[in-house]
Amino acid sequence: MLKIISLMEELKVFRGINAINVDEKGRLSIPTRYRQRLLDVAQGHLILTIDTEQRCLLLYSLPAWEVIEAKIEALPSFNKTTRRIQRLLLGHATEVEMDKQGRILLPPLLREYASLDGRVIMLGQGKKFELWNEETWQTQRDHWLGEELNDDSLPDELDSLAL
Amino acid sequence: MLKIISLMEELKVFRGINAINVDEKGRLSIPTRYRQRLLDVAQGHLILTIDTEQRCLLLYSLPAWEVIEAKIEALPSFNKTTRRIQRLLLGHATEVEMDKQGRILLPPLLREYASLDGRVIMLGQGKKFELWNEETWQTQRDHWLGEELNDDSLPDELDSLAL
DNA sequence: CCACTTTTGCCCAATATTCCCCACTTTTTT
DNA sequence: AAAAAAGTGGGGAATATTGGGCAAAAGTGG
Repeated sequence: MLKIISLMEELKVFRGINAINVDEKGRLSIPTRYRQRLLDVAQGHLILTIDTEQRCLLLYSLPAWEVIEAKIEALPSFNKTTRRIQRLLLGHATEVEMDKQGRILLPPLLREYASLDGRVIMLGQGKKFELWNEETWQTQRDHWLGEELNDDSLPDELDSLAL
Repeated sequence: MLKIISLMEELKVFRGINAINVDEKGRLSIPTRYRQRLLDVAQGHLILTIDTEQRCLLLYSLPAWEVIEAKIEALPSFNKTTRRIQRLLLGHATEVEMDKQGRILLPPLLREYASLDGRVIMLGQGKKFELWNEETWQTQRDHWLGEELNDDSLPDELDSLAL
C-alpha cells in the first residue's frame, strides 16, 4: 500500500516558479508545498547536478535520478560525446539531504557553477527542478521570449500540440 | 548475507564532485561519505592508475579493478593499440590503502603524472573515481561545456535520454 | 650486517564545515 | 486585525578536514 502511494507520488509532476533566498551558509529552503512529496518519494534524498547547456542546476529526487543515471551509465564509454556527458552529469551529481527545516545545503562547487547567491529561481520541471541565479534567469527568459519561432525547424511532435 | 550486502554495495555508483587538499606528504583524504562503501566493498584496498586520454588518475576499489584488469589482460597482445593500453593501464596500476584516518598516499610518479598538488578534484564516475588537478579540470570542463553537440555524431542510445 | 636517511602510518590539535535549534520577519489565512 | 504558517538568519554543538609531530618500517650506502 505504501508502495502504491509512493508510485502514485512519483507520477505527479513538479510545477511552478519560486523565488527563494540562499543564505550566507549556502542553504536553500525548499518551498513547503514540495516537501511532503520529496519526503514520501525519496525520504528527502535529493540529487543536485549541473545542466550542461545552461549555467543552472538540476534537482532530482533520488529515485527519479537513478533512472536517468542508469541510462547514462549504459552509454558507450569509448564514444567521445557520451563520455563527455557521463563526466559532466554523473561527475557533478551530488547527493544532498533535506535537513529538519526542509532546507538543502548547496555544495560550494555547484553553487559556484550556477552563481547561486542571494535570490534564486526554483522552477518546477516535471520530474525535476531547475535552480537559477535570478538575474541569469531573467536574461535568459527574455532572450527566449524574443526568439522568433520558425516553422521549418519545429519537430513533428509539435504538430499535435494544441495549447 | 554479508556477501549479498557487499554485492548490493557494488551495484551502487559513486557520484559527485569534491574539492580536496593534498598535503605536503602527498596524502589525500577520501570524503567520509565514500569511506564506509570503500571499506565494505574492498576493506579499503584501492587501485590507482592513469587515464590514458587525460592527465588524470583513476581510482578503483580492488574488486572493481580486478574485473577491468581481467578484461584488459584478455585483449590480444599482438595488437599495437591494445598492447599500449595494457602497458599504460596495467603498468601504472598501484595498490593503495586507506589509512585509519581515511586517507590514501599518492605514489610520487602518479602524483606527478596528474600534477596533483594543492587542490584536487575528485569526481565520482560510477565504479571509479577520477582525480584531477583543479586547474586542469576547470579548463577541460569549460572546454567540454562550450562544445556544441552535433546531432550527427550522437549514438542512438542518447535518443532515449530525457533529462 | 649495521648505521643512517627517507618514507609511511598513527595520533593529536587546529581549523573549517555541517547540522540542529530557536528566534525573528514576512506572508497567508481566517 | 489576529492568528497561523512559511521563510529567513544566526548561535552553537557535532562532525569533517587539514596539517604537523613522532615513531615504526623500509630503503640506501658503506
